[in-house]
Formats: sequence, structure tokens, C-alpha cells
Amino acid sequence: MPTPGRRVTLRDIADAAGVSIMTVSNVVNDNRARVSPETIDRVRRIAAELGYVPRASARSLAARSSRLIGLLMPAAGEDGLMIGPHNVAVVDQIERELRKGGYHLLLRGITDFDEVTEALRSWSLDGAILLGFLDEEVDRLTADAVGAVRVLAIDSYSANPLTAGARSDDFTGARLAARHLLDLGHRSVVFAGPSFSSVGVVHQRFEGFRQAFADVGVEWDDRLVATVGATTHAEGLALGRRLLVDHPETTAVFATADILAIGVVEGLLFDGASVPDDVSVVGFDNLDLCEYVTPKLTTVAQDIAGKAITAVRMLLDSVETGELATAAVTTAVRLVRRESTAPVSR
Amino acid sequence: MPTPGRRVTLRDIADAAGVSIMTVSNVVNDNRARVSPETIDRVRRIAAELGYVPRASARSLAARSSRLIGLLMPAAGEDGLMIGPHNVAVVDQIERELRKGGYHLLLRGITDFDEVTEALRSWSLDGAILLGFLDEEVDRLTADAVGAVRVLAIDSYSANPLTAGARSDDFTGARLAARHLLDLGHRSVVFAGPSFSSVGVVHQRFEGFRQAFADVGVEWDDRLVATVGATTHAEGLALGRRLLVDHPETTAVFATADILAIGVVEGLLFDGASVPDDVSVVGFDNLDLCEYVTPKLTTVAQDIAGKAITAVRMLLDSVETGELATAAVTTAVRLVRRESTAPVSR
DNA sequence: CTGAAAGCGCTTACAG
DNA sequence: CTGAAAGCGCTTACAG
Repeated sequence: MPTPGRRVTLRDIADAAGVSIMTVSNVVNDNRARVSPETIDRVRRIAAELGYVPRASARSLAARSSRLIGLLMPAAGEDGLMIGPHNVAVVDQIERELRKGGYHLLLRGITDFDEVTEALRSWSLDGAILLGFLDEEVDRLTADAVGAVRVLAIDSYSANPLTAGARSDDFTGARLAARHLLDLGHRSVVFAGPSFSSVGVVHQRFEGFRQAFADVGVEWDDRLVATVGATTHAEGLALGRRLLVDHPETTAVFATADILAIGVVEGLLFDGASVPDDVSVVGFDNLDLCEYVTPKLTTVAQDIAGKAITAVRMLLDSVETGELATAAVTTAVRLVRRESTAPVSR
Repeated sequence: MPTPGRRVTLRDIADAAGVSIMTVSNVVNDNRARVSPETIDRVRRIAAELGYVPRASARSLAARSSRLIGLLMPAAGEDGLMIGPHNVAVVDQIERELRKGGYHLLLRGITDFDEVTEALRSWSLDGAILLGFLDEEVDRLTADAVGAVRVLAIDSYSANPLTAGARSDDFTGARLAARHLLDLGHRSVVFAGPSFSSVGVVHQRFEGFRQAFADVGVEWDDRLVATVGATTHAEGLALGRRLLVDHPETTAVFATADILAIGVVEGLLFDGASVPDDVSVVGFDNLDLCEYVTPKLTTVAQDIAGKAITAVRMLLDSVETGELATAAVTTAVRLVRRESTAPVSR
């Protein structure tokens, strides 16, 4: 039983076992080679009896390593930080993978990118994962700013060598989606997504989309880009409603996110168009949601778990070996055909 | 500029400013009364120049307080920890509210409830929030297990005085939903939800549901309880498909979660029934998803943000005053009418 | 208003 | 295989 009022320390165990503090430390840290088996057993038993839990702060201070990994995400003032189901799945996987490796996760919303330095240093993080930042923000991260903390960005196309991480094969995903529509006979295909000047992911998807047209030797009309202010259901809805007004010849839409695609579908239906009979729609992400809506959404599936797990492994490798990852790792994507796409009928 | 290779400490600032470490400490911690204005200015300036960031581990070790709050959630082996959009919204709000208060969030999945003790102690957490545990697990938490850590449970009906937290008014929510259906003329209303022997939230919803029938003097047939193994779309779908076989007289369903309700709707539609013409369906939570499905789901809206913010405030109050909250706080709910409910037609 | 000293609980060379 | 000592970077009484 722990002494009431005070927590059990190495000292208590050392006294009870008649050994030095450092021997107890060696046992607790599994430096087996340095202690005799009998001592290990005795110390172990006493530690368990006393309900010993090491103080992470003391450990962290003395060892200059915290086994603490930060997960940093942009946080808008009032909107909070989870920018939708995709990131939720990523966070989920990251937490589990870290826990498996004996690390803890510090979750931190970042309002101003300059807070990153403070966030990285205050808890002596061993490493940090950047999720959801713009490439240009990631670019700005200097060796000075990160100090000894290993940093890795997910879904980033920044060339910053400090942050090489994991991302999906966005180029191929969009190419598959567009090719699917082309194979169904569609030629007037709208590309719907946020402005991609600063978002590498969207830019890659745009390039993959165009590549599919080049692959089959079809000219694509640049005017069929539909830019949305944000990747939201509401923006998709608005886009869907004006789509056949702005571009009456449209027979298909590729949206850079499921949530956007679902809004587009609803907007089209709202004004009497039929999906997929009049217009086919393809999304990106393969959220659970795709199965719940009518028609079920054809989309590009990312291997979110694979991406997150890869990121964590890269980071922990880097933390444990001291070496930086040399290049970003790309995880596979695949097309998932459902009910929102059909052969062109016009 | 920080000395390369070594982080700036109080010592560095003290030397540069020609004062003692503890004076710097006082400045950094805003103990203004104890230092002259000129000294404060000088120390501040030097600290900023040097890019000083306090080491949280050293601070935590010395001060016996960490400004670190744990968020503990059940984690299934392979399924990860986020049990759906509701908890996501809660996590989001909690993180922001903690950050506003100058605290950090440690996110931790719990595989075995006994890990809670270790989780609470290792990082010298100032407090912890329990999200998604069973009442019986919360019941088991002893003063010994929590030690000096303030603990608070969200959505718990455990009577454990150590964990009094915040929850929605589940009773009233279900009562409103059932009353809505009764007002539309429905009498054969199925109650669909997980087994509620051990889940207080579901139990409360069941009681509120029955209260609505009592309110209007209508007898409710106990056989209309449909128990699902888990609150998932798949379980809802299966339930929806067998509903009119098992209970042909059913004209309405109240499900304890939106995701379940949406599955039920799809199951009903799949077998040719119409929603709401043949069967009305009401959910619970008011997820964004309710707006995306067809028909849009009538549901009970929880004030998720309010619940999360209340929880954080209660916890920080308790941490800062040293006093335990005396009772759980209940946040308001309201009925949101959409397209999945209509007057009874049979 | 300011400082010297002790201590928070651990790990890390180093010596035996 | 085991231990004494120093130190990680901070805060906390205490004394002036």
C-alpha cells in the first residue's frame, strides 16, 4: 500500500529492498545485464507491492528524453481543430501506434504557427507530428525552431528536409478517379476543390486529374475548375446548385473530398438533376459516410491507417536512431466504385 | 540567439541579467509583487532575446503540478479509440478550452481500466477527464487509485463522488423524442439501443422514453425494445431490415444514436418500406450527418460544446481550488425536427 | 525588492 | 553485479 499523502519513489523501494536507488532504477528500466536475477525479482516485487509509478517529469528531466510525442494541428479561433473525419481517423491511429511503442501523445491546437516552437520545446517532446498545416507553413520550420525535436508532417508536399513524412498517393488517386469517369465516356468533367496554390495535396490531385486526360488523349478545358472556399458540405451544396447553370455541359464532377462531393450531389438533386443519370460524382477519402448517403458515393480510398502508422514508425525510428528520414513515404490509394457514377448519357 | 546545442535555462538569463535564478523565475511566473519593474523589464527582454522556453518537466517536478490534463478514453485492441463523431466533438472542445486556460492535453487510450491509475500518476497530471467508460468502471475508481489527481467523468451516471462531471439531459431528450412521435399519433414505437444494464446514458434515455408515454397516458409494450450489440450503422441496418418482420405493427422508431437511426432508415428503405410515410425514425445527437442523409434525420440535439466546456471548467475549478465538485451538471437538449418523422398513417 | 540553499525524483557516467 | 555523487532545470520556504 502506498504511504498516504506521499507518492512512492525509488528511494522508498531502495530502502525496502536494501539496495541503492540506482539499482532500483536499473531494474525499473530493464537494464537486466547490470543487476543479479535475485535482486531483480526482489525489487520488482517490492515495487509492485508499493504500487510504484515512475514520475515521468523526473525521468524526462534527468534523461533529456520524454517519450512524449506532440500532435500539432491548426486550430481556428472558434472552430476547434478537427477538420473532419479524415483527421479523426489519423489521430486515432497515431495514438494507438504511439501507445504500442510506449510513447504518450500530447494533443495541441495551434492558432498561430509561431506557437509551434514553444509547443515543441516546453514539454521536451521527443518528436512531433504536424497534421493539417499548409506547405508554406511547414516550409518555414527551421532547424533552430525545432531544436532537438524530430518533426514530421503528414500530407505535406513541402520540400523541407526536416519534416519528411507520410502522405497518400494523391496524384494517382485523382488519376484513377478521372480515368474512371473517362472510361464511362465522360468528357465534360468538373474539378471541384479548394484553391490549390498553397495546398500541395490538392495540387497533386489536380495534376493527377489532368494526367488521366492526357493518358487517353482527351483535351480538358481549364474553365471546368470549380474552386470552393472550404472543403465543406455547405460549399459543395452551393456548388452543386449552380453547377448546371455555370457549366450546362457538365456530365461529371470530381471533388477533392467526400464531404464536398456529398454536398455537390445534394445540390444537384435539389435542383432536379439526377445522380448518376444526369451527372456522375466522385469523391476522395472513402469516409464511412459514403455508404450512408444516397446514392452511395464512388470515391478514392486512402489507406489512412497505413499512412498514420507509417508516419509514427518513421518518427519513432528517427527519434531512436537520431537520423532524419531522407524522403517522404507515399501510401497506396484505390478507386471504390459505388452508385454515384454511371456511363455518360448525354 | 540560443546557444547552439544547449537550451536556454534560467541560469543563462540570470547571468545575462546579473540577477539570481529565482528572480528570473519570479519574473517568468509573473510574481510581479516580488520584483522591481525595471528588473522585470530587463529580465523579460533578455528572456525573449534568448528565446527562453521553460522546461515543463523541471517545473512540474519542482512545483508538483504539471498543468497537464489527461483525456482518457477506452481503446479497443484494433478499433482505436474514437467511438464516433460525438466524442470527436467533445475532444475538440476540451482541447480548446484547456488551451485557453493554459493547460495541455495528454490523450490516452485505455485498453484495460486498471491502466487508469498508471495513466493518472506517471505524468503527474493535475486532472483527468474520463470519456466513454462504463458507469461500473467509473464506480471502481477509488481515492487510492486517483491519488491527488482530480478526475471527472463525462456522460456518466456513476454515483462516485470523486468523478462528478457533466452530461446531457438524456432523460428529457428521450422524453421529447417520444412525445414528438406520440403527438404525431404513433403508438407502436420501438426503442432501439444497446443493452442499458450497464450504460447509464441509455438507461436514462429509456426512462425518459417511457415517461413520455406515461405523460400522455398511453400504455407502452415492453416487447418493443430492440437491443443492438453496438451503436453502429451496420447494427442499425440489420435492425431496420428485420424490424417489420419482428414487429409488423411498428410505425415509429426511437434510436439512442443518430448513426444507429441512419442504419435503421437504410434497412427499412432497403426492404421497400418508406421513411417517414410507413415508419418514422428519430435519432439522438444531432450529428452533421443528419443533414446529409435522405430523409434528413429528426433527432435530439445535445449541446456537446456546452457539455465539454462545462466539464473542463468544473475540472479546472477543482484543480485550482482543491475542492471536489459536489454534483454532476446536466446540459440542455432539444428536439430537431427534420424529414424522418411524419404523422402516423396506419 | 533580492538571493543562497535545499529539494523535487530521477538518470548518467564513473569507480569499484 | 552494485553504489556514491553529480546533475537535469526548475520552485519553495526562508532570511535578509
